[in-house]
Amino acid sequence: MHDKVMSIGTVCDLTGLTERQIRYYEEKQLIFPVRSKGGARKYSFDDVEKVKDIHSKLRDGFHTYELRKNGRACCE
Amino acid sequence: MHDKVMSIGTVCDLTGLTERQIRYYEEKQLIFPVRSKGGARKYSFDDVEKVKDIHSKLRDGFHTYELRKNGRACCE
DNA sequence: CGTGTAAGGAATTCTGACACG
DNA sequence: CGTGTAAGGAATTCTGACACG
Repeated sequence: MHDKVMSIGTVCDLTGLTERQIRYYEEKQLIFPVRSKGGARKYSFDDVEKVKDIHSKLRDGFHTYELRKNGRACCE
Repeated sequence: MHDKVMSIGTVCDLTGLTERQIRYYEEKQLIFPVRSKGGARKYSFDDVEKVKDIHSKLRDGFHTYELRKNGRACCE
């Protein structure tokens, strides 16, 4: 679940979101994918759940900087 | 674990094997990856384990057609 | 038989930017 | 702010084949 194994296209398939949205959440420090040698982002199943959660909270009116404060799910 | 989410390059990283080997095991009906719209193979964590197992058995002297007979792990 | 490789094409992902608001 | 898009490049994956044995 924690293994960063899927590329952004797969995350799009699993979440229904666009690459743009997913990259933006990373830009805002909400998710932290790993990079392959070639530079491609790699995500875990946990990241997929996080992305879904982020998106639903944004729809509820929250902003990315607010989510950054509360999102203490793991690793930081 | 059963979700087919990773591309062949990731499977190579996780198993240490080459794309050629992994595709060959599929050709011999030992693993069954799914295809994305673009035609790229997608594997699950279960597939990764299967690939490792297949490779170790081949090293032990077994042949792919023998593994096909015994490999009743799942789905068939 | 199981695996290596060179070959050319198609699909994927990347970055930085302009846009709207 | 969060997301869309066109742009060009780089990395990934695909298939069919020839090779060795």
